[in-house]
Amino acid sequence: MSDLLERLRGRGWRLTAQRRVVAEVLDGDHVHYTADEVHAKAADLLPEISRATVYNTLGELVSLGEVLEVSTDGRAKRYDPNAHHAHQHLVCSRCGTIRDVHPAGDLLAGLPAEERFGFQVSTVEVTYRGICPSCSTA
Amino acid sequence: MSDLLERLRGRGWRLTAQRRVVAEVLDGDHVHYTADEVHAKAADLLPEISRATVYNTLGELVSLGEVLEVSTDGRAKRYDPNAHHAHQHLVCSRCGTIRDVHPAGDLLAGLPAEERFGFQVSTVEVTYRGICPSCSTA
DNA sequence: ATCCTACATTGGACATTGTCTAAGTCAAGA
DNA sequence: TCTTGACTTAGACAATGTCCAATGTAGGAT
Repeated sequence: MSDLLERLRGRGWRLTAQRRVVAEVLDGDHVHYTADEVHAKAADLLPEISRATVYNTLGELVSLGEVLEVSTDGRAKRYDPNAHHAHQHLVCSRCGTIRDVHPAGDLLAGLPAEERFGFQVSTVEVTYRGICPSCSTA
Repeated sequence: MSDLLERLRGRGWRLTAQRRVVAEVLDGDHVHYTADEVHAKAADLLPEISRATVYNTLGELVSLGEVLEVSTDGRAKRYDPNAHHAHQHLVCSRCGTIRDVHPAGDLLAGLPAEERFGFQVSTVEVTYRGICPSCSTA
């Protein structure tokens, strides 16, 4: 994660205590926290940090592509610090296991021009669902 | 959509003016509205309808499987009345508008066997993202 | 080392989206 | 038509996120 801080400084970021703490929280665990969870954990390390700063910092990290914003359930967004590879998911409908997968071909090409309704289409997210090996034998 | 009203009556629903109006609003097939948009359009037809009733009715339609709840960004959920036909979604990254689209080809075929990790893959959900015509000119 | 200043932070007001409840209303069967 | 329990309503409340003016400060300039 000091890599991250280096990259950010290279992009002209000021390295404030608050930003360091947010980066540290995101680096700590494999769980994807909500903004308020990040704020709570950051406040353990730097009690006076404000919610606004956490939101700002997360938003900046997202727009720099350092962190992925995930919104699965219409409630709070969650932040995924492992944002550095293409992101499709294979989900087990029975047990919920998630794997990252890499589909072949250009997924965007699957949408014909006459189905684009004037949109400038730029990205595509795919979730495959099925039954994983453990669940299909159990 | 009168089909829908018939089905609902068959399930023991009371056919109130409010529910009729919500069903009527949902009976367009291209854009998916947020709950508040449904409320606004319903209020054009029945001015005294309350937000709570719209939320209640949408929630009931979702749990009956008549309408799909779609949450593509962390903002308002949208309601897709087209729950009985396979389709994918095209989302405006700026304003959140959702359209149904129908990609060409077999989307499942895009996932090679060696990327299936032993799963019996059965369905695929695709969300295309881009900028809609209104947002790209504004 | 100190000073400047543009950028960062803060706290709190505000906005959006959704939930809940108590009291009044009404659809539909008897 | 009468009754009754389901439905609707208004508005308070909750959760999440955004915005702003005032204040603080990182890091280059001197």
